[in-house]
Amino acid sequence: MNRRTTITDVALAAGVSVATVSKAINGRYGVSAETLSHVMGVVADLGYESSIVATSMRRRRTLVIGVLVAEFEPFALQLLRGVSSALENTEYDVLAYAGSVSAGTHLGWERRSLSRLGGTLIDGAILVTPTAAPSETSVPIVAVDPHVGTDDPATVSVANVEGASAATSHLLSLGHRRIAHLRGRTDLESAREREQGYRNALRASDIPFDPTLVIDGGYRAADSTAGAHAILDLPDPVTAVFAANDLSAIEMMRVASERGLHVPDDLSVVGFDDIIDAAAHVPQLTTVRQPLPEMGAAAVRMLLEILQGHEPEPVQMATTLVVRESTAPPRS
Amino acid sequence: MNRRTTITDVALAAGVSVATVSKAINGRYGVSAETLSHVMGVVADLGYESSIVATSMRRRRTLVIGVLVAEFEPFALQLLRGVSSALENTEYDVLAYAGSVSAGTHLGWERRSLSRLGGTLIDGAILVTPTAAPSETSVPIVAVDPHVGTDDPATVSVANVEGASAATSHLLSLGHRRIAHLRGRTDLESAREREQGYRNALRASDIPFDPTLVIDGGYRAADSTAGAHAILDLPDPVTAVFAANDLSAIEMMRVASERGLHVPDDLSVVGFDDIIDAAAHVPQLTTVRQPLPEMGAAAVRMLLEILQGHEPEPVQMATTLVVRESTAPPRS
DNA sequence: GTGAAAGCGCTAACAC
DNA sequence: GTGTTAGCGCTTTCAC
Repeated sequence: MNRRTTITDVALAAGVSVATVSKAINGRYGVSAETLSHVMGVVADLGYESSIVATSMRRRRTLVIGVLVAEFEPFALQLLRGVSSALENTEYDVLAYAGSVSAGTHLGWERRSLSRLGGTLIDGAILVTPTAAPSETSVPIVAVDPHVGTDDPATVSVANVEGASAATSHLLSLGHRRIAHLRGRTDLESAREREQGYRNALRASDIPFDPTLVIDGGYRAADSTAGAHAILDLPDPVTAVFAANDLSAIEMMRVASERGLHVPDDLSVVGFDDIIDAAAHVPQLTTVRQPLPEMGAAAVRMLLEILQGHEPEPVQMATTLVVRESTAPPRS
Repeated sequence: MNRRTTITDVALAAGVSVATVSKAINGRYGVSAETLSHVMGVVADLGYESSIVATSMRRRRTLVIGVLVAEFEPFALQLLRGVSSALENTEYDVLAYAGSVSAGTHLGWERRSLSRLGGTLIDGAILVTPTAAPSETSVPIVAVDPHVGTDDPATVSVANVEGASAATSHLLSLGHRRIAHLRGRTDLESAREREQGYRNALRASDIPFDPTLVIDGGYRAADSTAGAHAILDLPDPVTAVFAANDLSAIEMMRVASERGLHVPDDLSVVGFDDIIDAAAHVPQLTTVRQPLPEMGAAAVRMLLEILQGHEPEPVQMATTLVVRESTAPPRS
């Protein structure tokens, strides 16, 4: 718990000026071979590493990429895996920041985090499911699963409409006719598109759309509890639910089971994302897979492109329906 | 991509000095109510947020806790979930840093990361499976799954000997007699203890310990490939493997399957950790559960204690054997 | 109640 | 080839 070793300590110990130490460390010209090796020896002895904070205040580049999230939930974590491995063998380090932990409100967390880290600590940021498209950012950003109404090309997303349609069609093909939709965070483009896919599939099967069957879940487990109950309280019961993501699908199953219903016999449930928890759940969740690690890697590539001055091209990836154990034909 | 809004911008726009803005923002005395509200209005208008970097250079506290990892693998990620949720409703933000991504070597990553972030960016750090016990740190640290030979009380670990013994006993009770051990990172206390547990269980069953059956895996999937092959190349084949963690257990199963072996019929495999991937694997992995999120939460509590000046008490948590599909009686 | 000035650790001009 | 100096954005004495 001592004070950290600073460049001044090194300079003092080496008997040279702070500037010389800096030059030596950063391989700048104007240091004799002798001085260089001497200074580097002292650096090694003292175990000195430059402070990211001080360095980034003076320098332009910090060689750190920030992944900004509202919270460390499974979706963000899977993405982080991809980001991290894509950054291997590059000169960049990764720093993941959950800035709204103590903020009380989740709204606008990305603006806050960006202001606090951007321009100084990080060279660029990957925003995971941002609540809004930040304008006037101080560093290049790439958004994964972006906010509605984005015209920013620096986005990574999936074919949500098609995926949701496939999920709903799967339920229809099993024979379900009354299918509820536990909707996602309506500020995200993905939630709207998934609802659209749900509607498209119903229309293709000539089933009239019933707005009372669409109930808000909000993507988070805690926010989905009420919606899950509401679905089960429907006067004319549904036999299946398409949840907008896996976290709410899992919560849907939890609530159903709590109320004595058996999945999939009494109720079929389909999710979206294929977070790792989906396959680990009992019963295993039928869901629509997003290639999360690949999306993280794509976001990294895009960010590095932008950092090199190139114009980004939006990336949209395909989804795959993964049929597991949470869906079956309706009972009756 | 504009320059970030600084305190100077705010001061200029508000027509006051930088010092006054700082006082207003931080609620210091010596600002008239009128000036205060005026300044705060400008702050809101400009969307100003103080730079974490600049603030932490001057201030003691940054209200940010760092989770330092070598890489974002499942073990660290699960832990991060616990850390993050434990920090909710506190005044702290979480920042996870993978500092060795570009470092070339994994050795000593914690010293480097600590030097770069400590003393400035973060108030305290949680080190996940550190390769060495850093001395002379600039901030309080808590180690999860610590290095061998630590006498530092600020550690969170599990009962590895008992867990490994339970895993091995499980295989023995199924009737296995030749059981290999795919060993973990020997620089970590956990790997040594797990080998000890394996030996204890064998001894309890009067099975002589055969050193050729202990083969290094190193905890990472990529590092376990060779060891997995070596186990299957054993002249006198084993019927079961106790892998030191889930990642190497999963790699063991992959290699076995690649070589035409069926798990669990031809080979039983037990892991350790119960990362979420274990339950998602086909076949589902029998493993020893560590309560990862709880361990993350415990590390947070310990760190906050130390930050408040209290002496830490080492925490050791219990493990649970989770029997799934990757283990069965030997074929013969 | 407010502002000027110093300084956190570091890098980049510029002087010597 | 090396040292001096200024300044990044911010907080904090200390004058006024």
